[in-house]
Amino acid sequence: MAAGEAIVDWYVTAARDLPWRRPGVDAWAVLVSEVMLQQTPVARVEPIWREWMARWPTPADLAAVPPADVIRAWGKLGYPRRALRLREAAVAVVERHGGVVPADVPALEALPGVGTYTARAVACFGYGQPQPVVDTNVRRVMARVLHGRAEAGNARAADLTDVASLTPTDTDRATRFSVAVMELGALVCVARVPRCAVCPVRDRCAWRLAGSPAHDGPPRRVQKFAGTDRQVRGRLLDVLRAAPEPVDSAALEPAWDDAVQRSRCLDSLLTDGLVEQTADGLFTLPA
DNA sequence: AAAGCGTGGTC
DNA sequence: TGACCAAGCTT
Repeated sequence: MAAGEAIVDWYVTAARDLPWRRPGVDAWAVLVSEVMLQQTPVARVEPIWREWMARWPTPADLAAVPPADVIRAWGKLGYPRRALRLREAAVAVVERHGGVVPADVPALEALPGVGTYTARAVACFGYGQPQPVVDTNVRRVMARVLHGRAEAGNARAADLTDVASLTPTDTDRATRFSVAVMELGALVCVARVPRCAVCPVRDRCAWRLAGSPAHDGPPRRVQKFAGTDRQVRGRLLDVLRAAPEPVDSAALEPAWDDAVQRSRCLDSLLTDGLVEQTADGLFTLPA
């Protein structure tokens, strides 16, 4: 049996029961889950996704509310620009697609905050299309199984042909393969300590057959967080999320000591549309 | 095309 | 303890 087939079979018994994978979940719900899952772990997404689905079950529901509501409901998932873009995507779905999430990849990619990965994930998971779906998990699986390397490099165009080479020919199994290979990367072929003993393709993994060599390329550098503008922006937004009314700049001072950095970050939040200044100069989440 | 963008859990 | 990591996108 080909590797791709083995991965699909493995998924049948090993898959997590995630709420956005249940039958009857529509493409809108899938889109929301995918955007939330961009760089944020499943465990933190789950409760927020449930709240969003109860509150805004259709794109029109989300499109109708002010950004402030959306930013607050995003909570501390991180990268709050995603919340803004998701709302903008909902507006675009209403305006351009009659309120129905489009099913074709180019139309999906044209939505704010939807890139190569998310567009195909929605087409595949939301609409059952046999689309190649490549995320960080899949790239890692490909690096090991196909290329014998311990770690994946950056995303590249050839990723799609890599996945295609493993994909089952049967349409239905091809569709399921896309979730399955992601799940394999998330549960078994993980970054730090892969669980090769339970891997369905352990006997034909190029990396393992090569003796599991350590990563040799340049170390991928991890982003700093403490002291960066990202942390300061997060602090400022924290204050504004909690404030029932617009606040003056003095109310933002406790968020960060360095006035220069604080001011720079407030400006960038204004530029991003995550913060708004009222006519009398107070700061608030955008209405 | 490299850098910026949040947050919290893990080892 | 702090580096590393988590279903990327945008500019």
